[in-house]
Amino acid sequence: MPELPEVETVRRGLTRLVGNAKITSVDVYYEKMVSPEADQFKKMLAGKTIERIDRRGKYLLFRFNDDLTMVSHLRMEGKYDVQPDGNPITKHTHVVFHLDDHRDLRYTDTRKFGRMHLLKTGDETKLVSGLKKMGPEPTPETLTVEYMKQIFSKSKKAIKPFLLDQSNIAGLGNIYVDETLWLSRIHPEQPTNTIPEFQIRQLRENIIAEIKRAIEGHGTTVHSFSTAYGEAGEFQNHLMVYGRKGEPCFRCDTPIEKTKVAQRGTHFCPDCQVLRKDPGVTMVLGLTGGIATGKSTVSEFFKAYQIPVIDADKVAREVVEPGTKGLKEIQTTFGWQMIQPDGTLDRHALGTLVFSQPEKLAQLNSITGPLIKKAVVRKLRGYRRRQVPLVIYDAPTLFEAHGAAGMNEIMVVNVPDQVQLQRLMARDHLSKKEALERINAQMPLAEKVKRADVVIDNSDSVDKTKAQVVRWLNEAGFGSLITDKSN
DNA sequence: ACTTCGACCTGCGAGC
DNA sequence: TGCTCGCAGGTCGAAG
Repeated sequence: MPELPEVETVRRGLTRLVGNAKITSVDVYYEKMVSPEADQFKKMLAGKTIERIDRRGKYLLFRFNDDLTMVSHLRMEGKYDVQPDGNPITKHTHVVFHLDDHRDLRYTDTRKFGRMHLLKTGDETKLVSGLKKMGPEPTPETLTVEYMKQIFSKSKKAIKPFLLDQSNIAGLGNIYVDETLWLSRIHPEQPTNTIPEFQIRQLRENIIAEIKRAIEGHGTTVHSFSTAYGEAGEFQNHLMVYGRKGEPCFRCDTPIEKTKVAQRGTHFCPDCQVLRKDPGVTMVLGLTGGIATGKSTVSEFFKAYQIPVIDADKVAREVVEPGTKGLKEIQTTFGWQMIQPDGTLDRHALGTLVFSQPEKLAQLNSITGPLIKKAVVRKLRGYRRRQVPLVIYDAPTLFEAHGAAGMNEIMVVNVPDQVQLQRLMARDHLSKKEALERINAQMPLAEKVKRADVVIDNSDSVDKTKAQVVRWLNEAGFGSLITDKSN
């Protein structure tokens, strides 16, 4: 069954159930499973007390008295459970530890892949090959940015098998690799040494956070099975790509694809996770929010730090300026009435026309949409060429306009519903009814928050909002761009 | 020293 | 129904 969060769940459950239990005798039904050979294994364990249970990567370490450690790996399907002695042995029970309180600790494993090694405490890191070269645990203290940068720069292989290799990082398996790559928008076949620093940082944050969340959710339960040590995992309910082939991506709605990478089933979003020849160093942060949530306030903070901001509304105006292809198409489609005497677009006339007719609005969007996209891509290409580290794409309808897939990360500016309503009424001098109409015309703010990587809470003071932006800049590795260090 | 690929096992569901 | 095939949360060792 397990990756790190599941093994940790087992460790905690077993600690509760059999911590301090004493073993009277051991039965081994599948001898290949244990080392040293079965008779010796049984003899060594008889009379021993389980003093504690540790974990390293996906290995369980049972610590007994007299400096004895049993290293146990569950591989694909190994499970421990505790039951009263005398219960009939099932087909797939391979090792039974009889306890002195009339209970059994049983190990079952349909595929017989699991292994148990008994050795002197301390020898496990010298004698068990998997433990010998185990990489750091995915925690903030042990998995450092410096370490990641260093190992990433040295490997040309695809990132997916690289992350599955326990000697690089401990504990990740097929599920959490797919999940964290999706969270970080990295294609599973992207060569590891081509991944830019900002993505290494994102990946690190996502790995650490995802593993932590999964442990808190008691791990992921794939095949339906419930554990005898208390809880069945519930983290499968939080999976973003694993097992979701054909279902819409939670960020951009594109169907999730399933392929094979390094002989393992691999799930990813073809639009969010694009294989890049030269990924470049530029990170694009999508900035969005709801009407009157204060997105422009946040946008101004970035501008104040000289961080380039591409304003989607401004681009939308540029593509219909006099002399543009966009304006010409609007004239052809909607008539000369849409053009004012001075040659500029009559926004009021166009607005009135499309406001009441959804099909006209769709027609307008099909003209301007591609032009905006092209203009944004052109601007981004310029920043990429100049190796600008961070660019903000400020777009009120980022999700609605299907712009999410092109972003490296998405920041949503959020306020409580009531605050949004009050601010909109005050700002635009609207009645409650009018304000609600405008709010309800957009994708619900809660839905945007759900799709966000970072949420900025703008319900308090400007200073508090700014502090959140500054914190994000620091955590994302852009601390050097902050010019007013006093904050 | 690198990466790739079969082997280790059993059960289950899809497709014929 | 019965058969074959492919697939499953992992790792190791042989072969290229």
